[in-house]
Amino acid sequence: MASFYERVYAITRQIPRGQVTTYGTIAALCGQPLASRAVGYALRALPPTSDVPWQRVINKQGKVSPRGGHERGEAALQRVLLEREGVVFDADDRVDLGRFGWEGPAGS
DNA sequence: GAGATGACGGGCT
DNA sequence: AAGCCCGCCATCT
Repeated sequence: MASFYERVYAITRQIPRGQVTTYGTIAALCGQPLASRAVGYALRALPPTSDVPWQRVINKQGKVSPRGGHERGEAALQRVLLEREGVVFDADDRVDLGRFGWEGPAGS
């Protein structure tokens, strides 16, 4: 069995360009619907240069998660990357999950 | 092996 | 509406 990390990355890599998903969704796709926190933990260790589109993973509020001490402006970078893919942020910096939300490979 | 941590989520105050 | 607390899970120290 690949570690939880590997599983999370594998799923994150499947997120279509221009779409986003939530930690809870990824956790569910991993077979652990309650491991949303662990998902964040896995992505946290992922370098911005990774081939994994971590920027497409946001919280259920439709906002980028404010990780502590984001001095490198990674949260801001995430927003830019998404807008660059066509994802739209509203006045509250929120994404319309009903429109850009990805519910998994089966949720075409 | 035990305790603390965190890019979450849902519920209650 | 915003803030606080509790529960869940994998990893780290």
